[in-house]
Amino acid sequence: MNVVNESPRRKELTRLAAQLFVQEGFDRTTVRMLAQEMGIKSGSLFHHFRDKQEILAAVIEEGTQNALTLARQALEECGDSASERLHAMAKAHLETLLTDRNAHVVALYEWRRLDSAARDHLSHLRDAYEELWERVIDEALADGLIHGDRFLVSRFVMGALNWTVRWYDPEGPRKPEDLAHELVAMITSSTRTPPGQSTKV
Amino acid sequence: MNVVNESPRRKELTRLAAQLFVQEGFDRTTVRMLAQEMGIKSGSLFHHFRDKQEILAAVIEEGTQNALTLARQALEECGDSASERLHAMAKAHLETLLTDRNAHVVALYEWRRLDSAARDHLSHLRDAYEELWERVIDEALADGLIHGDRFLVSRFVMGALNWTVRWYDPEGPRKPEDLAHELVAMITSSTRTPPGQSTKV
DNA sequence: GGTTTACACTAGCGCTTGCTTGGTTGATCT
DNA sequence: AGATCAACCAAGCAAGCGCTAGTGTAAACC
Repeated sequence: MNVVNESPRRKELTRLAAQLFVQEGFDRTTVRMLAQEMGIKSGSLFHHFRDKQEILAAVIEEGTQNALTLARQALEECGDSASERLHAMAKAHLETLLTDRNAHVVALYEWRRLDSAARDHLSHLRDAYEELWERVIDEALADGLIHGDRFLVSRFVMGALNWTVRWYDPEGPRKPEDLAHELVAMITSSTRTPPGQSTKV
Repeated sequence: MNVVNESPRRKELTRLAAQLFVQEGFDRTTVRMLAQEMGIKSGSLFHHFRDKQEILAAVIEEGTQNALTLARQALEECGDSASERLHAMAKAHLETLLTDRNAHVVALYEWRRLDSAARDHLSHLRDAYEELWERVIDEALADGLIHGDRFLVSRFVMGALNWTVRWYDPEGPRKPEDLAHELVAMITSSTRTPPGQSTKV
């Protein structure tokens, strides 16, 4: 049969596939389109990937792996305070969403197209990433920086961040750093608020 | 040719289509599957809808229209304070996400599958809905209830809310009302915070 | 110098897809 | 009693799908 391990050529093909999957969606992207984009014929594609599913899995794995690495790195390099760590995570998340945009959009939109084997493997990766978030959220809660239900807060934050792929314009004036700052400011209590001005809910 | 206006049968078919689109995704749902779910043969389907695209458009239109109606109603019925209006919008959003879950999941995931004509029409509906949100956010900003960039805050909030379709379990202990309350608490400054306890960022 | 390996090609199989065509049925209206 | 009409069905077409089989070829290895 064919090779299935990590070759440099395969990585490049994965990058191109991600782009097409974003443009057309996984189901609408045919192996012939993929092959043409890669400058080969459709038959040759199956030398690099066992089947179409495996291309999808490769795209998502690449993106998730990068996000995990970047987040760990960001946490190591930042300060110890809960607010700094929260900010570092948000910034890292937005930056990876920007640089690996295609892979992440695919991960968000086409996750359900994975077969169960690939989904099992990749959900472990994703869980590891989400664990990082929950730990940082826990610290922020313990520190009194934010309040509320641990589960809900982390879901809300992840939602706000992931939703950015829908509207964020990399060419615009706002940088990932700005978004991260604004988000942290929004969820941390009483930023710039005069102490007396409290509102009842 | 065939009928394309609003018949009661068509509405029922739209509801069933929404369910299948969620289960399988638009592209993977074949007209034969749709027909079988509806208890008819695949050919008969095209008596009710011009083509497959039109079924998708019908599903999304139904969901968005309901969301808009519900949100307007909620705003009319609630109190005048910015916090009450914010809470009412969040609650209405989550409730429609729950009751019309299928239609909304389809709208979120399969929007790109719409042809440009349908997308034009439906984006007006969606814009009308998002305008409601931005107005309420503006009021909350003017009131000092929340702080930050108007554009960013509304995007973050929409993201947090829409993301709920990914993890929210209607059978669980948390009700839409609870989620709405928690979200509003999270983004409004200094809820339950002793006035002195402020943290610098 | 012969064998292996990586990568590409051509050709096409078997199947599914969205959609069309032409016709039947039973209820409703005049 | 005749006409109309919505709703459905059986049959199938043309196109496109993922994937396979078998082959060619140039570089790498022993």
